[in-house]
Amino acid sequence: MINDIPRVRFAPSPTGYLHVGGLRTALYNYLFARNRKGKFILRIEDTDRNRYVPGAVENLISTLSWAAIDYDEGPDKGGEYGPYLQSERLDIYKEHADILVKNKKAYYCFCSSERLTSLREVQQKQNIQSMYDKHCLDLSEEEIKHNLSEGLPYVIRLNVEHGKKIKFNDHIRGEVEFSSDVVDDQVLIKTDKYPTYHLANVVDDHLMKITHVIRGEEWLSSTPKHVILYKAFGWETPVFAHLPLLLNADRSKLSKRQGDVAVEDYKNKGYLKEALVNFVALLGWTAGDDKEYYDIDELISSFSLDRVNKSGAVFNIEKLNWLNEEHLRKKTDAELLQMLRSELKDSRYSGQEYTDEYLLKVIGVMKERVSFIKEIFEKGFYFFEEPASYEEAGVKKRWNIQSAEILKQYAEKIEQVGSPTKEDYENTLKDTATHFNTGNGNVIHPLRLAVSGVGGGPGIFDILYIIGKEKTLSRIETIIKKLT
RNA sequence: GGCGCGUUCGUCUAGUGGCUUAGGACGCCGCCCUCUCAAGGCGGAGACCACGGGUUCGAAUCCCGUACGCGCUACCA
Repeated sequence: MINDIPRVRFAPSPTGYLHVGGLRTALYNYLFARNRKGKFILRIEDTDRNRYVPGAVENLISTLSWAAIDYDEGPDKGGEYGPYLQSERLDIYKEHADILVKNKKAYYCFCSSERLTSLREVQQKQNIQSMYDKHCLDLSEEEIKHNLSEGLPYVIRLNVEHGKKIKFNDHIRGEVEFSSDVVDDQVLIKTDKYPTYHLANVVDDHLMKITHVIRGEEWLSSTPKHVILYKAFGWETPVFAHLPLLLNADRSKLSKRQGDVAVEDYKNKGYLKEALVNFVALLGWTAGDDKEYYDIDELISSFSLDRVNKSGAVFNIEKLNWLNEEHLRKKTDAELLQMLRSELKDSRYSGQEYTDEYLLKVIGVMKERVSFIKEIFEKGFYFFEEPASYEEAGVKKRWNIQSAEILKQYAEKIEQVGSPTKEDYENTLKDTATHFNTGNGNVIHPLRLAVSGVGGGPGIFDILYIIGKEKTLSRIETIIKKLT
């Protein structure tokens, strides 16, 4: 096995959307596979029919594809070891459960849910570990046959031999040991003939030749069951690597209640996939140096399971924001243009037409000032519409008794220039200041207020040049009317 | 309750016995740049390395215990 090429899998349950924790698990599997020139498989664990969500698989696949985490085998791609949907592998699980029953490693159980519940209640009252009492283990061959022919509902349970030590080596945590006394006779096949996760994942991982099981820490406690299963089948166990959990700010397991957990949410908010992937990769893994900015190829080449941390990591949105800015700044203007065009459709300016040339100019002056491309429409609204009002603090601080007169003269001078360049706007402004025997600031700030309505933003001459002479003049006229 | 895992600045982390008066990043604060806002540059505050014992000439680093946190404890994954 060790000499085989690594084969890893991401095995989500289709509950409706991809959780960011799931994204990280998928990513680590992907990075590991690509780094080691192995194979990455997507397998859908849809054995819980009560939790079936229509469209969830498609959603999962499209989200993974958005994040550019591609796999070599999967439900929509096929592969040598399919099908990759567990609901299509029922016969395989049944067949394997039968083998276990035959070898006395598993047994039929006809206990009612009522009996199970009361058993659990009694155990809890006595404050002892709640576990199945092996009641049906001693059923005779005849009884089983009889019950089966009667059509009684049944499950198949794993027969756990007590008094043993179950040890396994976790690649991230080292040796972990459990007593088999605390391992329950887990249901392997449910009444509805579907397997439980425990059976299905062991059978599939073996049949699909998975070499490394990289999954969340929430699975660590049930790994002994899986180890027992591998042994019962006489199979070699894969390498286990249990990833630390992603946490809320209060250090509980990352949940919906405390913010966004769906990858889609981040996508919709305008986060770049490069940033989300970069960020999530750093939650629990480090190359050991000071590098924080990674593109996907750098992640692939430096990723190693050996450097995955043991403790949970709080999902800190501030750092994600920073990474988003960093990745945004690495984009070319042509890429930004494409993004801006697509955001334009969803903005309140969707009805307006802009040339590439115009948008490119806006991008040029705004890209250093935004964390998200769509913010160009918010922070730079004055490139798309006239300011409806003027920032109060700005008016108070920058607008004085002389401002209207100054702007009026500036407008008159600009009027004379055929088609002003950036330099024309600047030189004219200096002339105006000189004329009034005042500092440039006394022209610049009222002017900025006039054309943008706000106190901050790109260089004033850039703004004027971009919106053009006509709008510059009309906005000056408007502010004079409104503020005097 | 039982079992398991974890615990270095607010957060993500470096650190694998002496190089550490614990390094970096995000965030925060200040300065510079500057027409403003950003970006950028420079600097600052911020961790008695959960606590208590040991081992050692020497421990954030090794061992034991305690506390706290989290996970699991389903015919859910």
